[in-house]
Amino acid sequence: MNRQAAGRNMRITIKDVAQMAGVSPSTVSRVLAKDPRISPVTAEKVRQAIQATHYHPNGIARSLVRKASLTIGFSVAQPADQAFASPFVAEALRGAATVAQRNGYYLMIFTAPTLAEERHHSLTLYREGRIDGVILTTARVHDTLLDDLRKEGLPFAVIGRPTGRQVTYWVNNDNVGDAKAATEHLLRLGHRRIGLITGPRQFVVTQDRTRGFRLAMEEAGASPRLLPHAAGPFTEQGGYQAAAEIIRRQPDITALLVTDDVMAVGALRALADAGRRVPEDVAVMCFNDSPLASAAHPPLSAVRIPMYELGARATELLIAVLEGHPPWPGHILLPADMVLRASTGEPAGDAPATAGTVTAGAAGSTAKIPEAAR
Amino acid sequence: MNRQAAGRNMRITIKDVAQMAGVSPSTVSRVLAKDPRISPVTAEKVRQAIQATHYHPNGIARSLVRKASLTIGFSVAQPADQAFASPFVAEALRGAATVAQRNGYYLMIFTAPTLAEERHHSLTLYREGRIDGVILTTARVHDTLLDDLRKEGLPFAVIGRPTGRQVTYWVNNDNVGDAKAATEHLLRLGHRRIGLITGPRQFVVTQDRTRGFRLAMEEAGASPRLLPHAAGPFTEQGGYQAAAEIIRRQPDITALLVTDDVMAVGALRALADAGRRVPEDVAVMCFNDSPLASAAHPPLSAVRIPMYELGARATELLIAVLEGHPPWPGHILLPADMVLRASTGEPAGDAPATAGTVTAGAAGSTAKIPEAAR
DNA sequence: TTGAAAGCGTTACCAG
DNA sequence: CTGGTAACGCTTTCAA
Repeated sequence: MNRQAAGRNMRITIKDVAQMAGVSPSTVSRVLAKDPRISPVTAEKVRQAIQATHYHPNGIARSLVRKASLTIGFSVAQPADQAFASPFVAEALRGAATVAQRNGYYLMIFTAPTLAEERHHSLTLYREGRIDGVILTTARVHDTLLDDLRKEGLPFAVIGRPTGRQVTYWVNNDNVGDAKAATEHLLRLGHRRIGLITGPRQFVVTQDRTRGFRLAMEEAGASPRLLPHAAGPFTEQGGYQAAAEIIRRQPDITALLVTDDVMAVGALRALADAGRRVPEDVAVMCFNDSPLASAAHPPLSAVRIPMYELGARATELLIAVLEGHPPWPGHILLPADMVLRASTGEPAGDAPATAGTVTAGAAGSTAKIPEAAR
Repeated sequence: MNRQAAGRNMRITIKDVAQMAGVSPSTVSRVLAKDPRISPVTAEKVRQAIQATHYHPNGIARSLVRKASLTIGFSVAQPADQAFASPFVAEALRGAATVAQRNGYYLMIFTAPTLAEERHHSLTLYREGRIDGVILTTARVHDTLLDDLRKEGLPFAVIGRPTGRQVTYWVNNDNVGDAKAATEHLLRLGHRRIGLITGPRQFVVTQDRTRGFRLAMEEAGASPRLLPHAAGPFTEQGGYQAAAEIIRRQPDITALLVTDDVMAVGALRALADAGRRVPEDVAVMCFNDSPLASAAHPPLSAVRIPMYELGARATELLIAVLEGHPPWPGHILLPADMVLRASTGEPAGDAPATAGTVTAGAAGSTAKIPEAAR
């Protein structure tokens, strides 16, 4: 209650400026809008008055008349207890914030533990006129969310690859190709019995990486029915249990592909607990490459997902849409690098002091994954 | 250009609802506000119309007349290249988002690489009426920012301990006491030659933790002039170099207190490169306890800073201020736990599968740090 | 080149 | 209990 009482004392308005400059509010507005048909001399007078009064146009009033909030929503669709625990979302958010700011947009974030809440918050914010569009950070497989947003006319961009045939703006890395490349690397190292550990199966990213893994394995002659695969939540715990399960079911695996680095840390612990040495007994390769990967023991080889870039590009897409220049094609595939470290028995893929700054091809320790064909 | 063209097609307004219900807009507004002196029958009619039309009040118009945006700004004051790299800010943000949402506030985030930008963005957003208050995530030692915000009447809350005698709303852990306790723990383990590694000295948090370290060391009889201390940026690289420097200057240290876990990972590498075993040759204790600490090798003992909680409580403080209930006292000190792991030669402070879930006192491996006297 | 006036969608005061 | 009306601060016709 009493929310407006918070002492927002009478601020300077366009009228004050107009009065001081001896012109009408319309004129001040035109100067602000850099209307060319304003005489240089009045424009100067107005500018002086603006300076003198420290005038700042009220953005809310502007938004009301322009019917645009200049604000982009950023949905963090993760269980409340681990929302930003994922370095992935935090980095994407940073990219989004940077691009939004650079283009004169504001960024409003909200968390949505469930799909229903994500829908509700997105739509409500939009209906209330508080956001012009929204960035979604998760693509699920049977996802009605996107259709609901479309139905309301809410512009959005997705980080990830939405399924379905509707035109959608999205940015992603080529998860199928990247997982295939990572698996092929393990194959090239001589591994044949490779286990797969993934996050929950309802995410598109899980399916895509699984598919890439299978493609590589089948091309290498593995029987599709025998591929060991365990799934779990995107947590260390989830990785631990998945790895334990695989070791139990297939004690003879010599390599593990883990589609998340947080999970990989858990997998490392499971291997240690099972008395397997990494990389001597079991090689481990993971995805994402947050700082966790290089800090782990042994340091984890990883497919480095350009998380910041994904957030940045998604925001660019959305802004283009909002400004009436819908981009074509509406989606972007970002290339990913592979960083090779000790967990696959290779030389450290890092520059001596900082993790994660080596670019593709440097010192033979990172490898560019070819951008997938469309 | 053409920002408003983004197809926000004529939405339903309060007038449409009023017409459909056969009442005046004022009445609809009153129903929305749950004004008690509205007849049940009209209220019902109005509610029906609202249902039928899927009406959602325009938040921008509301904000304009109420002179309150219901939006809280969240300033991420870190160099652009590492804004959320710090798990610290990401967690605090998560806490802030949760509390804001629960109280009907929106959260607008912005990044500010420099102090000047932080001031500029905060003030501009406020002057434009886009935010009602702001959460600051960094307290610097000679900080004119807070005074500037005060001068403009911008309500704010700080995560960290601002210096200066002005009344300020802030939340922090007791860094002096926590650093003292951590140091005392090392002393208790028998260490006498302990090195200190901190972030940049202009941060209050650096000064406080340094002070706690010195207090403990001096009480233990160490000469204040001989305490080895190296500072660097909050990065792995920074930690590496600081540790290397200390080892060079004081080759005989047996323990290291590092005031940040990202830096501690770098310090671990420096120690490894110097051929020192952890914990046998050098024990390492750090702060924060993000997932990095438990994934490191060896797992790092750490003072666990309640990052989520800090963000949550700061937001609660600010909301109380915004709603006209300025809390007393205006600051909160949150207790911190100590998690003991292998880097100080102790048993793992973690439950077998998940890191960081043990509470104080459990299994003798975590220790409650007594809440400091005011 | 400039001003007056009509909105944008709400809320809130003042009558009745 | 309810309606009319005047704001809130700005932009944008329409006239001049």
